[in-house]
Amino acid sequence: MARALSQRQRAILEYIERFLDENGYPPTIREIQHDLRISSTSVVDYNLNVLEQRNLIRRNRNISRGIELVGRRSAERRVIRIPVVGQIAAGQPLPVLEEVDPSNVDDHIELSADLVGKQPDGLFALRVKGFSMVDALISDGDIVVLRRQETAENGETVAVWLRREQETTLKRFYHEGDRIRLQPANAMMDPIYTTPDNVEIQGKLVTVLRAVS
Amino acid sequence: MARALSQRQRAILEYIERFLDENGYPPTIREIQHDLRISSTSVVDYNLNVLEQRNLIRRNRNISRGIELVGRRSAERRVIRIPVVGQIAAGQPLPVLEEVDPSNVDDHIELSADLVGKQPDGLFALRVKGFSMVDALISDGDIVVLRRQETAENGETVAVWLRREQETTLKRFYHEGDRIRLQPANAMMDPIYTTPDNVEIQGKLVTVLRAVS
DNA sequence: TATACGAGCGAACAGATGTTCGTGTCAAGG
DNA sequence: CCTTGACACGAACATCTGTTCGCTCGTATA
Repeated sequence: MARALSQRQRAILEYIERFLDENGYPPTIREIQHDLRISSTSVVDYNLNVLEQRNLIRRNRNISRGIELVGRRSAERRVIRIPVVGQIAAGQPLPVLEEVDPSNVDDHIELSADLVGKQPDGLFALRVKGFSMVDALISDGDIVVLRRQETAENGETVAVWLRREQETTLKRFYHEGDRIRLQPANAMMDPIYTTPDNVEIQGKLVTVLRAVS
Repeated sequence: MARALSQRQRAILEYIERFLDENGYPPTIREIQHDLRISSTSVVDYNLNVLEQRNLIRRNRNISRGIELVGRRSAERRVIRIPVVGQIAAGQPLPVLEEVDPSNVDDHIELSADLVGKQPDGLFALRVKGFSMVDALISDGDIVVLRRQETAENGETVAVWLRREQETTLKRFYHEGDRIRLQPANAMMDPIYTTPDNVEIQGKLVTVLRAVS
């Protein structure tokens, strides 16, 4: 088992990798045969079996193009793709998610999973307009990643729509008796106190991103 | 073109994504048909054509499993993997990159390429300790991505080591005559003026990341 | 020399799969 | 009421594709 791969086996393996990168789907036995100038499909089959025994690929019998490269997908899995569905500014509410066709959003960002918590569900991103959130250490041009939710635990940073003020803001949320305290992330700033009927929670802050020009 | 996808089209798209993740190769029309309880392969074919016109997938005619998810592979390629080599704090210089064995760094972050500029070379990341950089809208626990460089253009945000003060800071850099102005990103803060021999540029700020607990 | 075995050949076979086409349904609009 | 277009059906068809099998060749090995 310690034997090295034959030149042909190496060539086949490299061919599969390249094919997969270029096409997004695996090659057929005949494509391998043709492009590598192998005289018979059975030779390809023979060598694919060798590669499978070496645990370099996995074959799915009786399935066309049923070749998987072992160990390839797992690394790519931990990258989350998040749609950028609009912008967030002090004087305007968040875009209504349901009105955004996720398949028509062509603006995306990608992050490793550990930056966005456990589940990648319900995540969306917004571009920050203006400087109304510097107290949350968030500036114009930043991208914020939020998870859609309508309630908040004490201490969570949430995007809230203040009904009376007609304003969106990002603050730490504290329910204190019959009032709500919205605490800026910047400790040097003073909190806002308001009533529950005035706040409409739009989502929880998950990640802040700033790409410096 | 502004029309939303039908429920069935969305289901097919999601199915293809899931299938691809689980199997490493795309599904056949009949697999889609069967698992989604669609009565005819031609219905699948019809909807796949719609998805292709929307530029969500690419189909390769007369090829089994010839379905590609547009933007999936190419997007994954542009994901940059950046090593987190240490931490940055006001009172300590940056770790010397050459002393860090890159193969021993098991802490990494992943970002889409457009967040870090054109080339992925010379990039490294640091965890921010302390609150000495709130004036740059950077707080304790943030991760900063830097590109190693020893000089700076006017206006670039750089990590500098101030020799006399024995201190690391992140500021916008301006060379003004025979002195240097280090301008906090937060417009409400005052700049620092110092002399060129006191500043040691360690890298240029590329991205700031904040994962909110 | 006889035997074993890895490796390769070529052809035929059987499924697996994409394509096509006539037909049907339904809602919107004239 | 008729037309149109989006969407769906189901069956027949034509390839595409994996599998199998008998055979050859060269190099060890007994």
